[in-house]
Amino acid sequence: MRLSKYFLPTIKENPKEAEIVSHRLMLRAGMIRQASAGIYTWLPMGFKVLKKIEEIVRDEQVRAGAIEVLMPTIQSADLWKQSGRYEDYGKEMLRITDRHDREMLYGPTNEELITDTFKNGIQSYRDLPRNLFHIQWKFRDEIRPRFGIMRGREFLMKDAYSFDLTAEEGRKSYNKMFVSYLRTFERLGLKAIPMAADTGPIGGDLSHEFIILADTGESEVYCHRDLVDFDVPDETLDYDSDLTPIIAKWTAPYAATDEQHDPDRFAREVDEKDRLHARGIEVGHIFFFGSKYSKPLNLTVQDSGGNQVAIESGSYGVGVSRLAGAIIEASHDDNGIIWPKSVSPFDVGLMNLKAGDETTDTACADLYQKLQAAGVDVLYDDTDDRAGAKFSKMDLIGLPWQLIAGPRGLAENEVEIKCRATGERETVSPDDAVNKLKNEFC
RNA sequence: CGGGGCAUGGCGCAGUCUGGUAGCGCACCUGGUUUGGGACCAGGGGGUCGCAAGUUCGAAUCUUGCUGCCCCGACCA
Repeated sequence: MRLSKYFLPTIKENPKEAEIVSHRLMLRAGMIRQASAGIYTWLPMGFKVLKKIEEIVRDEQVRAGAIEVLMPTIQSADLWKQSGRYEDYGKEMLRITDRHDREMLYGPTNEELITDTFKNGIQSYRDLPRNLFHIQWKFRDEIRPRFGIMRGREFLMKDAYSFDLTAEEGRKSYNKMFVSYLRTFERLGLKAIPMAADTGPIGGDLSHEFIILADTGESEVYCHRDLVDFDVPDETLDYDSDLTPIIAKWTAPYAATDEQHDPDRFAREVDEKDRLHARGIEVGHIFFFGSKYSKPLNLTVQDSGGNQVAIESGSYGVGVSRLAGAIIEASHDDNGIIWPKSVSPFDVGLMNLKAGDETTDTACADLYQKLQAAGVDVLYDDTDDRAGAKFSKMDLIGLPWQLIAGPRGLAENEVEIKCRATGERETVSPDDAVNKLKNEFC
């Protein structure tokens, strides 16, 4: 993409409404614009990041055996009345009346709808287990939206729902999602730590929050230092194998959020040198809640003995849009964003330091063409901005690699490659630059 | 929902106390000089001062009502 033809409205100064780093940087880097409180438009670069995050989340869900569906954003109130949550949810639920005066709502979550959908699609215990997920926009009318995309009212969320015949089987489904989350967050370049969680309004007795560590996180967390560097299962993992050793390993060390924290236990179980007290952001939450929804909504099947039994369920959420902000919170410096390779909107930022100069224009066009041909996604700054402005902007938007070409270097057949994360620069020939970047991404 | 604050050109702000018909920096356009970390000079375009009513000869400024947004708290992916 040539920057001169793109839509990337960056801002030099800090917008006054943005308090936390990710919000500031997302506005400044031209990723999002606020449409109204807690509701945002995703500009091209933000949208690219969002799609990349979504794709990784999807990929790991499918790998773990979940099946994708897409449920609507607008739901009828009927099912919610049946489950009893129409009243429970309170003002957070955005209620809408259609032209026939029917009560509708903009879905804050989908347990009711998926349960009803699933009920109509299965006949017997032989249709179990299943795990259905979708990635859809949701709306919760937060009292006070804040932190930009991190606590918006409208947000993109992946939620999965497991259906099993027995609680024991249900635990297995829960474990699959647990492991799937470990893999998902690792691929997103994050250190996510599962922590035993309160089950909140969704209910149930088994629940973990996945927290990523970031200095600016909204909650305080306490855990054993080892958790930060635990290995995550690779893609050869068989999800149908026994996952309990993995779960056991990850849940053995102490890990708790502020609300669940027990200082005495922490002191007792964790050596002083291993105690980690940090801030974190919740990016995923998994629940096993048994028959809480299947009972009121009559989701039952016949088991092998001919008895009608209520299905055992769990639900598993990932805040996809929140992750865009969370990744920035975990990965930035004073100059701007530092994207992990897997979600960066472009792979390489090519900078023409003197647009209009025939030598640099030709050399840059050549680099651009060769990298594109090699499958590297390049943002080519071909504008006639000054060099300084280009450096600042490129650092701000945080692409992992910068390829810098100016008349001075090109006279010696040299260009520079700069790694955004480390700031290291290397002077190489244009051909070597192409090969090096190709290897980095292909 | 409790407490605090803001609303003036695309962004950041001054002007409001003490009413006299709108200004600064950045951005933008034109020309020139520049050109490796957000340049310089000159010229220029752009604002019903959040909305509504009121007071007044006259309102960005005073009064009343409304709306939007931000920050702290309780609540949440």
